[in-house]
Amino acid sequence: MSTHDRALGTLREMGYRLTPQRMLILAAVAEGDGHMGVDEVHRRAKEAYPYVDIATIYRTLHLLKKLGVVTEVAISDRLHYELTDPAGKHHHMVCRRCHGAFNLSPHYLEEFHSTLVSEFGFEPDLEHFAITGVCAPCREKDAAPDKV
Amino acid sequence: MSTHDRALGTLREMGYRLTPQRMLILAAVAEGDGHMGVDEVHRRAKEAYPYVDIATIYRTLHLLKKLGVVTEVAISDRLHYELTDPAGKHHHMVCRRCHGAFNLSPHYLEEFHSTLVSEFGFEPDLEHFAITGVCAPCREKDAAPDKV
DNA sequence: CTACTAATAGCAATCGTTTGCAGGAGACAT
DNA sequence: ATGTCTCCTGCAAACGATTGCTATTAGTAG
Repeated sequence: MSTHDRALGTLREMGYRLTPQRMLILAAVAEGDGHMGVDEVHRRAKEAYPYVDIATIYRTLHLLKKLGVVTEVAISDRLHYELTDPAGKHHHMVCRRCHGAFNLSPHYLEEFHSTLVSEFGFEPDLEHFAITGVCAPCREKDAAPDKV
Repeated sequence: MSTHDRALGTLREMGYRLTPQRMLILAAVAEGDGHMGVDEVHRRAKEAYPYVDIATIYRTLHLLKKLGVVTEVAISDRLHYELTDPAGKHHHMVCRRCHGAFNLSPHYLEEFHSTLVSEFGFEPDLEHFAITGVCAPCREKDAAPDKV
């Protein structure tokens, strides 16, 4: 039983209807590997059913996010979505130059997290967190711009 | 000489024009304490000159940000601006419940920063970073909801 | 003070996202 | 299969943010 099928069951269990659009949208997210922009989800969904409205894409993605089926990742001020990683949460490092993304184990932020809680009583939302920056290959290109 | 005046000088030095709109917008940001939403900057600027267009607000804030005069803070998916803190950079902890904001010294993320660089070669953009979460008072309210 | 030039402001169009509304369709009972 | 009840979708409008275009104006030189 795939993550995908389980997700459809989750919808029913929570009292939501199982509509063709929702199945299509979930399938679109599941197909692509890694996170996907809203427009790409829309494009893929339209391949199967050309009348899906962009509003439905947004509404469905928000619903799936609320159910924990998909994960929302903010990439350069636009939201992307991916199937929630069953192997565990992770952060994203997104390169500002090449837009490549790399996953980062949450343990790198554990200490920071507990410091905020113990020192300030502040409970930060650090899940599915995207950190922008510049990746190693792009930094090399910047340092040695002879091929530009 | 105020931060404000120095900022106007910066504009000229960098070859930008010193227009009434820019002065107004900068003054609006300087007046308010703490970060301010774009709409509030617009509202304040219009008090002095009712014809300022919202597009000018956006363009000017982006310009001032580029010059380092103001700092952009992402607060619950909307951008806010504040005069750049001369006492040094800081992160923001923004409460998801009460929308209150607290400054956080950058040293709390220093170790995380150097780990990313040394282990992955990834240079993260951690400046003026906003961390959402729940602050201590709001967490107490959640834990003891007898007054709700 | 006047003239010139390029940067800038206002306007309107546009883009991405969200929301209100009315018709259409899942789920469930009969 | 049929009916009933909501939930959900598509559409269009609205909203925040951005951009292209043209007239205006800051800055500078004469």
